[in-house]
This record gives sequence, structure tokens and C-alpha cells, in this order.
Amino acid sequence: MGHHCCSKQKVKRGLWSPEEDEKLIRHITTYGHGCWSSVPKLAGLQRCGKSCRLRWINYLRPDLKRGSFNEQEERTIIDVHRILGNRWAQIAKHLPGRTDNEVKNFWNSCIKKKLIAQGLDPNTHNLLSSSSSSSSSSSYKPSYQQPFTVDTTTTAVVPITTTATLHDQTSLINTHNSSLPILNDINWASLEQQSQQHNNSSCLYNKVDDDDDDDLILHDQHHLGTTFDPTCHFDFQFLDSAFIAPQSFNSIMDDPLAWDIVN
DNA sequence: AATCAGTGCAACCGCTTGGTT
DNA sequence: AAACCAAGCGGTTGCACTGAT
Repeated sequence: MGHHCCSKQKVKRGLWSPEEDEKLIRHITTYGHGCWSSVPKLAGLQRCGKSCRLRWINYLRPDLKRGSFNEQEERTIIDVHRILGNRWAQIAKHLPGRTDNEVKNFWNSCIKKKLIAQGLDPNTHNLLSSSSSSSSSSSYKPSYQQPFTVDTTTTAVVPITTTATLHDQTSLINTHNSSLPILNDINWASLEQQSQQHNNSSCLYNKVDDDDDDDLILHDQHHLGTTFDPTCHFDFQFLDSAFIAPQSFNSIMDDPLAWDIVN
């Protein structure tokens, strides 16, 4: 059973030979890939277009960073995974030069085991059980101990080294965009209450950090998400598309009734 | 030296999404 | 609105490699 895209012709499968790689590189660097289904024929390869695309994206692209993941990359994967789950392509966007396949393999072969060894559920990132968690020698600390921001417009991951208050953290954000609103007047108790009354949209309500209260994760339908702690202690912020635009933030703040409490 | 089990990674498969006709 | 197609995505598989026996 072959791909629908290549069922008519005989195609080679399995590992790519250096000669095939060479042909694909030469073709794409000269002409670009254009329509992938036409690449094999034009490049003189007996592969299907899908296979060529995968080979180029995951292995031959010149901007790929090869080699093992460093500690910062590992931390980023864990932190973003905690918010997004198994959305490998989205996670990989925060790791320049890494592919979704690479991130997925690294997660399945390495990170998952580390988390389990620490007594953490790799799916939920919560403790597997309160009693059996053995102290681990790993250096990884959950992100609430080292907050960061992710700005996908620059694919930069910006560590925040202080445990600033919401007001302080907002000041930090405002250094990126001076028109952003100051947030220290937010009535978190009121937001929480309103959120709990309306189960019709896309707000997640999760525990994020390790103190006694709960944290609020807000998501709009464009995947813009921010996480706040109701005590106004800012812990984590993740943005899928850009830094918070003032209008986006205001629309969330102005319309908490559109939120949904998932958990 | 041979065999076996475990591991990591490249590649495949099937499904979804988005664009076009 | 429906059909078709290409691209993208995540789960899974297969195989090469390595270390233990």
C-alpha cells in the first residue's frame, strides 16, 4: 500500500543514499521545491514527493542545527509542551534549527523518561503521585521557578530571571511596547468568578505554579494565551503569535464572559 | 564471536487542513 | 456546496547501532 500521491509509479523507500540527497539538494537549491509532487521527476529521483519534502525538511535544509539538544532547548521544550501538549510543530517553532520530528523524538526518547523519573506525568506535567516521587539528580527545574516569555515574531525565548510582581512584569513587557497597558488594577477574584460562570469559549484554568492558589490561563481563538496568577504574581506568559497587542489584551480583559473553564 | 535486547532516529502512514476549481 | 489536491502534522514503524550476556 503506497501513498495516494505516488501509487501510480514505482518509488523507492527506506533510507536515502548520499546520491539521492545530492540530487535533491542540487534540485532545490537551483530551482526551489515548488510543488513537491513534481520534485522527484524534475530531480531525477524515484521517490514520492512526500518523501522528498520530509527528507528536505528534516535532514537536508541548510538552516538545520544538528547535534544534541542543550539544556536551554530542553527547558524550552518542557515549558512549551506543558502549555501546548504534543503540538510538535508549534514547539519546534520556538527552537530555531530544530524540526518537529527531532523535537518529538527527543521528547519520546529522553525528556519523557526524565519527567517520569522525577515523578511527573509527562502528559500533564503534574506529580504522578504525591508519595512515590523520588528526589532526582536531574538539574531540570519546572518553569515556574524560571519564568520566560516566548515571542514568536522573533522566535526568541526570553528568560525572566526575577520573580517579579505582575506590575513589575508588566513593566518588563512594556519595555518591548510602551503602549501596553499597566495591569496592576485587575480584580482577579472577580475575573475568576466570572470565568467560572461561563463555560462557552476557550479559556483554560489550570494549576501552573506551586503555591497554594490557582493560576489563570487565558486563550482566545487565535491561540494567544497568557497565564496569570490570581494573586497578581506573574509566573508565565506564552504567546503563540506575537507579543500581547494592546487591543488583544484589552479584548480579553474586557470580555471575560467569553471564557470557558475547561478544568 | 555470536546473540539478544534496548535505544535512538529517520522515514512512513494516515488523517487534517486549507486552497482552488 | 462538493470534490479534489497539496501541504502539514502527529503517531507509529523499521532498522541500524550499541552494550550486555
